Amino acid sequence: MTTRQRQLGGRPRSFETDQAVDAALELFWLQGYRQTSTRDLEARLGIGQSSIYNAFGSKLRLLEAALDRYERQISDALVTPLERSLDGIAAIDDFFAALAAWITTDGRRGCMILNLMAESADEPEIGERTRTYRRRLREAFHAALQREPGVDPASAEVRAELLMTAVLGLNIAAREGAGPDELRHSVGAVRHLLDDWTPGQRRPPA
Amino acid sequence: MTTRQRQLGGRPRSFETDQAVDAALELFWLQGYRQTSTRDLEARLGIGQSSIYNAFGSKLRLLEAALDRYERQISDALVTPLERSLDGIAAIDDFFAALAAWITTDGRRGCMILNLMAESADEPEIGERTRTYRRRLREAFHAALQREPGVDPASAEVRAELLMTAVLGLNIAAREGAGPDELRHSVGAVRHLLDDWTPGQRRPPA
DNA sequence: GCTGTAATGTAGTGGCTGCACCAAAACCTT
DNA sequence: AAGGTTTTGGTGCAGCCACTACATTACAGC
Repeated sequence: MTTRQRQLGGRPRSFETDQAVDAALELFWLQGYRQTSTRDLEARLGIGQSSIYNAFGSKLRLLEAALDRYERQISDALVTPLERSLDGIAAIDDFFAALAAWITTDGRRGCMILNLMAESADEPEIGERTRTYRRRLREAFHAALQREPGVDPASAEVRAELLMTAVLGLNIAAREGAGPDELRHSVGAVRHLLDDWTPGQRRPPA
Repeated sequence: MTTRQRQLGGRPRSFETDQAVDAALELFWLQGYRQTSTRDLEARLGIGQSSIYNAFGSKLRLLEAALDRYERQISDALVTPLERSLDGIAAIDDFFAALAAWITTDGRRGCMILNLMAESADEPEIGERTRTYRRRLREAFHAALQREPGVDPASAEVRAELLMTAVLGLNIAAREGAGPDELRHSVGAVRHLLDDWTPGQRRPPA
């Protein structure tokens, strides 16, 4: 129902749908959803507006298509590794290391989902997705903390909440008011925190 | 140059300037700067647009006037007490307690300055103010941590950075995607963190 | 009451927004 | 070649935006 690959008649598409979605994703990610006009999209995708509306229906539906792609990307790069890992705090540490890279690449634009949360939770479709993503991430933190031997379950919940808050803060810092160096510093501060939670040793080499 | 109280001729103002700024502050705080149109202001302040533009010059200048008032308020309520306190971590704890109240009152609208940081750092005037505010708050955390006996100076800097990140995260959580209860939970998670940093005792009674 | 001055209400500016309409174009099948 | 189907480009719409031009109004000083 979503991607109809070949039709049996009619004028062929002059563009690759996936490439167009990727380009839209780039714009939405960089500028935000509201700040990106249909004219911006027209220019960046190299497609007339009528083609965009014919292919996607509305600006919001195009955003949803972009979000589908984005969620798969960030899932593969960040969340799923955290969920699937057998480690505890070490997995969280890896997550933040990867997050730092994710957040700072290509002119620091933060995480698109969290950006959308901060920008436009008014669209119910979008708000639902951001809420789901947040819940998933917090539970991944929680599970990882419980995997760590010597961490008592009561504090695991509070600490997961703290980590989730830190992720939100890092994202804001990434988007505005912080250069890449300053941002790496902030991420380092969060990772430093994890040392205090590692029951046995302190400060793995680097 | 800013507030000319009495003029020696001409039609008198039909409104109290300070009240108008307060009303504008309320709108900007609640809805954000961009989302608040000059028509919204007209309706809320009970003043025609020509009066608004005559009195303030532009929407941005009105925001700056509102920011002046807001900065004084939040300074008195949150930042200055933290700066002036003789305590260390206890002062930080007090700060977050006050922040929780500040952030959740009247339909949880976060901190206006941090909202502006997340929303529109494009206006250079505004970006400068948010950056200044961030710097001030981080240094207040840093100073408080150094006041705490038994906290080594090297970690004080990293921890101040972490606290600043947490404040940003709490603010986002306050604005979107979290109810007041959930938010209090998040603030509690941050305050819980402070216990780990208190060298001597753990868990003050409540 | 006249004059100067400043605030007001009304109306309108150009520009941007998301989106719709429609005829022409480019393909398929028959 | 004809008919059917879908995409495309061009044009335009109604609505909102921040902001302004201007004539009118309400005051103070003389």
